[in-house]
Order: sequence, then structure tokens, then C-alpha cells
Amino acid sequence: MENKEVARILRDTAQLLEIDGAQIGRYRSYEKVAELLYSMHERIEEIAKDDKKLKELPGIGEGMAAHIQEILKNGDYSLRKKLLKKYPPGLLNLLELQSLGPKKVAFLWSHFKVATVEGLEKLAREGKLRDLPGFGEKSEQNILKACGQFKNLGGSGRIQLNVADEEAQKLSAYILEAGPAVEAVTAAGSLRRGRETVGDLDLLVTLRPGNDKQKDVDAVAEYILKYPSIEQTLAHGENKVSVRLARGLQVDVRLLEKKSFGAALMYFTGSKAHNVALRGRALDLGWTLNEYALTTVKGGRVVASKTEAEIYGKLKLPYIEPELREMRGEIEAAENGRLPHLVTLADIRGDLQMHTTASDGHNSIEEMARAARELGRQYIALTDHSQALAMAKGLDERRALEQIKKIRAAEQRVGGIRLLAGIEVDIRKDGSLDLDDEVLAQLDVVVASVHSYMNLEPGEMTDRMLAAIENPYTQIIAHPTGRLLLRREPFAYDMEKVFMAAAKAGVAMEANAYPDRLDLSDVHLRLAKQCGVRIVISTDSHSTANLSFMKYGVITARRGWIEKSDVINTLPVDECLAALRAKPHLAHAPKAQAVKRKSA
DNA sequence: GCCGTTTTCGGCCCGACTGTTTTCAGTCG
Repeated sequence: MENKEVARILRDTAQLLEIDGAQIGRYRSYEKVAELLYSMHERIEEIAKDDKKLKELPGIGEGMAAHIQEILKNGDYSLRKKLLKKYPPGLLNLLELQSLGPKKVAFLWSHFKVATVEGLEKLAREGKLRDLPGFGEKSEQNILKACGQFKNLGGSGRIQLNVADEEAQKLSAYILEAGPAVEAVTAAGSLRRGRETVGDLDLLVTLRPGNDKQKDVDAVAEYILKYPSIEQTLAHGENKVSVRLARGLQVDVRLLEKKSFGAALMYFTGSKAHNVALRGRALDLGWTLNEYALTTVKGGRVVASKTEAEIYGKLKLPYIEPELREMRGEIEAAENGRLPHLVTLADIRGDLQMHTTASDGHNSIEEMARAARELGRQYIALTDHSQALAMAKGLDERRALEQIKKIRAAEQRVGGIRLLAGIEVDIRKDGSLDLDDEVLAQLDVVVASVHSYMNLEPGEMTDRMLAAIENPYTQIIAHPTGRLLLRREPFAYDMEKVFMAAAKAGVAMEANAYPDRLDLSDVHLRLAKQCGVRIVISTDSHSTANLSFMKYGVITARRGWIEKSDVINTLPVDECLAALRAKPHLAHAPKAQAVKRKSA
């Protein structure tokens, strides 16, 4: 059983227990273990083979270990089944609705036996909720809205990182125009941590010290509520505004004074689990941590509040980068001085995957080159698709050779940037590559990837990937799991086995920066690093505008604890080429450097 | 259900906001 299946069952149980009115700690213990399982990549099934090891995991004791063993053995959990006899599964959907929590859901169930969003919507429309104790006309309206919202969103309600990033930038720019009281707008939350998808935006607005703080706050809040694409105001209080934008994105804006900026930024950046750990740490030291400050428990004297670094310092920790704040061992690493020195966007010198009009890109070689040069790239590889991707006008051998000549010629014309002749060659169903060796031998960069037969059995897919890695011309495996965020699951195969083979063969794995992919994921990147695999961060651009996606690849790599020295395209071009796997020379192949060019 | 150099019992992060209440329960992040 996969970790997330076990986690799902435990989380269902937690929610059902909460509806059932269980003690707070009891359902939280289920929740905590569910969260743990979602975030770790070691398989719980493996760990559970040794019951002692299972009980060493935080939050898993005698009872929980037995429950997990039961779930692994039976594929389900007796307590969950028992609770589902009492409460129908639809109640878990009701829990998703804004303004409804376990108490109200339980009450609605006991009163009306309503367990579906449609059923609830009908009751609200008929005005049957307003006279219930604890409800009123307003909450009836809110429930009605929430039902509509739920039906519109359908899915997870999360959006891609780049979409969230763009929305945050637009709204931040708008808020900065509010007037002189606004000093800065800073994005926090999962956007700042660089999660691959974002559920809502958290923006911190810092105000300049003024004569009348509350008057400033009120004025700025009023201004924010006039933002054109607001669909609904969810909350509007003394220092917080929550709204829902037209596309369903929820935005929480906090207005605060500069002196508590560090504490607030830390608090609203999260993750929740990281915050909880820091609070526990603070308590151990005789302090308490909230979004305003780190203060002494006795007397409430402020110990630190202005910057995150200051607060981490008082907690006897070095500064922890936001991307690491996921409770994946970062606090332990910080204590031991073993935090990674994460790769940065400024470290990136080259971009080793992009497409042109030769296949499915929108811009010419020259346009891509000039745009990349503008962004400060020292070299790029032009890697159009190979023939198997007919719908993308993939290159056959003849066109691939022509493309090499065009790239060499374009390099002369553009100047100031090294252009590498590359290909994104398809990995066929049997693991062989889609172009002849003679052609592959002449290319500077061979990127191999899967675009067909994506649903092979894990065993067959593993063999296919291994065959591609064993091909001596393969240098980089691109978007190794083929996932599309919010749309397509990653291919199922034995990642560890493939990573080990790649490390041994000197084949690099790509961190594809295209925001729909972000493939490898943060968790897989960390595993790849542990297996000794070298990483390439590439944009997979299909237009000049896409070249700036590099930042999303870098942030994902940072979440995978990747350092500059792990990433091949942080090297100067000649060292980068030397770091790619050396291809065998074909005696009868034409010389690779057919066209003369000045050395970089 | 877990956990412990403040606890083997009694806590479980904690503060803001809303909508319902006449002082607070429920929800949210």
C-alpha cells in the first residue's frame, strides 16, 4: 500500500472522529500521523515490517502502530468502517465547505440527515437553516455561497505555482499604490515556500509608523476591498482582510506594524508543522512564539520579533530557508549545522532544454538565444523533439542534422551566448532511442524522455527507463516522471532503482522548471541526490516568455535540498559539457564540429 | 492516541474573526 492511501484512511478517521465529538487530542493524533505519511518518502509498508521501527516514528505509539498494521494487512481500518456506519462518507465533503466545521456538520446530520452538498444547498435555499440554534440568516447565505463554490471548483481548489505567483505580484503592485502608509507587501505561505501548487495567497502588508495606526489600517483595508477581481469578501477585521478572487483563489492579507514583521512572516510562511515545532522549542526555552513576537512566558517581555533570522537565533538555530520549512528533518539539520547551501537562481548559467519552431516551439533559434542572453544565460541547448512526436513536428535524422547547422550559424549571428545543438529524443516503448546513433553522436546535448505508452506496468516502465539510461548516448533524462500537475499522475516505476542506475552511468536527471510539470518533484530530487545523481535544471521553454520559468525549477530544487554543486548547469559551458556523460565516438560518423566556431 | 528535566495525568498552537449571542462557540489558518 502506498503511503498516501494509508494517510487517506487515517485522515478520514480523524475527521469522522471529530464529527463524532471525540476528544481533541485523539483525532489530532490520527491527523498528525496522516500528515507524516503524506510528507515522507520512505514507504510505510517497508518500515512497518519491523514493528519497533514503526513505533520509533514521531506520534506513533503502541495503539497507532497496531492500527497501521491493520490497515496494511486489510486495506482498511475497522474504526473508520464503524464510523462510516454511523456517518455517511458525504459528510466529509460537507466538511470541505467554507464556514462549516465538524460541529455544524454533525448538527446538520443529526437534525436533517443531510449528507450531500446538493441536499444542504436545497435546505439553505428553502430557508430551513436560519432558525437553527447557532445559525442565522447570514450563515445560511454563507452556506449557500460555499455550496456554489464547491460545485464550481470541483477539484482540489489548488492552483499552479506560477499562476499564484503572478496573482500575488499583481495584487501586491496594486496594494503598494494604496498610499504612503504602505511600506511593503510580502508574499508568505506556501507560495514563499515554493510548493508546486498553492491553495491560497498570504500577503503581509507592512505599514509605516504613523499618528493613527488603526486609521491607516482601515484606509488600506478599504482600498484593498476595491481590487477589481474580488468576488466575495470572506473577512474584514482590525488587521486582516480575506477575499475570494474571480478564479476561486482565496487571498488573506494581514496588515501589520514593522516591528513584528519577522514574527508574522515566520508565522504566515509556515508550514504549520514547522511552526508547531518552533513553538514547542520556544516553550522549552521558557518563551512563547506567536505572530507578533517571541516573548517570555512570564511577564510577556519581547525577546525577538523584527526579523526571522533574529527569532531563529534566539531559538538557537541558524536561519532556515523557507523552502526547507516542511518538517522533513530541517530542524534537526539546523541543530547539527548540516543545513544545505541551497542552489540559487543566480547560480544558473545555462538552460539545457527548450524548443523552437523546428518542432512545437513558438520562436526561432535566434529569438530564443537573444531572449536567453537578455536573462543572463551564458549558454543554452536547443532541444527540439524527435520524429516519434509527429504531432509536434518532431525531427527525423535528416532534419536533426540540418538543425545542427542552423544552430551553429545562429550562434555566429547572435553572439554573446553559446548555443548547444541538442535534441529531446523520445524513449520508445522498449527503451530504445528514437534517432540513429550517428546523429546522436553529433549533438552536443542528448536529452531523452518518455511521451508515449505512459501507463506501462511499473516493472516494464522500470526496465524501459533502465534501457534508456544504459544507452551510451543518453546524457539527461527529461521530466522523468511525466506528471502534469493537477492533471496527470507520475509514471509508476522503481525510482530508486532508476536513480541508482543513472548515478552509476553518469546520466543526469532533469528538474524540469515548466510550472505544469516541476518534474522531478522536490521529494524525488532529494531522493535522487541521496542516490548520487547529478541534476540539470531546465525550463523546457516553448517560447521566449517561458525562459523565465527557471525560477520555479530552482525553487523546487531548493525544496529538494539541492545545492549548487549538485547542478550541472551552474558550471561554465565547457565544464558543463565535460560533466555530461561522455558519448562513444563513432569511427564512421562525421566530425561533430562540422561548422567552425570560436571557442567560448 | 501520544507524550513527558515543569507532567505517568492532563494537556494537546493559538489568535483573529464571524455570527450568533448578550459573553461565546465555531471556524479558520
